[in-house]
Amino acid sequence: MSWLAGAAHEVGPHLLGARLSAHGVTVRLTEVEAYAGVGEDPGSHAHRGRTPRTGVMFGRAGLAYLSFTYGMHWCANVVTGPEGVAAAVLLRAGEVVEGLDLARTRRPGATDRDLARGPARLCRALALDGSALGVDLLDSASPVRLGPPAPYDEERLRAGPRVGVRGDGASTPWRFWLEGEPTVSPYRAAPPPRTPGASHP
DNA sequence: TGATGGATTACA
DNA sequence: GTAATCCATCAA
Repeated sequence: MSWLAGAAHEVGPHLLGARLSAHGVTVRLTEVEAYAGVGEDPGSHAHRGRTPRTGVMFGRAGLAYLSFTYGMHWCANVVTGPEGVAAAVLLRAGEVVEGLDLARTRRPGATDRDLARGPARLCRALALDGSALGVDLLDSASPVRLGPPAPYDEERLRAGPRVGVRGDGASTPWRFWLEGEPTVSPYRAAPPPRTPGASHP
């Protein structure tokens, strides 16, 4: 049992501020998104059940789930559910705190704040790809490691709708980030609650 | 705003 | 087999 075990939307906020290290670069996580399991969450890859691709999401808490999307991008997730239950937290953005020079060479042309600002960028800066699929993030021998939870001022915690999720699941505020962090990805930093009756101009 | 890119999955 | 989708990024 590790601190990564639990419902994805509960573990998500605990991941903020924690450090993720891989291949010579370390980032401090500033933005994450939670995804639940079969039938509970239309936005989750595991929503329709276990498939060859999503098998790792059904593994034990603390494993890394790497997803290849849009034909060119990797996205990193942390599995949080018990064996057999799909639950994971997508790592959306972070701040590079170690290995800055190495990260810059992997992201030519990007400014420092953009090095890991976005899920695919984060993977790129850390050189994460399918080879990290299923590794134990808490094992000190792993090529990808997650540090201990880092306390932060809870007043800086923000929650909002997730990116790329439509339908009923869109209203579930399972995207978490730290207010004031410049490295949070640029999509709707603070979506105002839509009041019924308010229409477009 | 639009082009891109390849794997994955649901169907027939 | 074929078609639709997908947790995005970069260039303009």
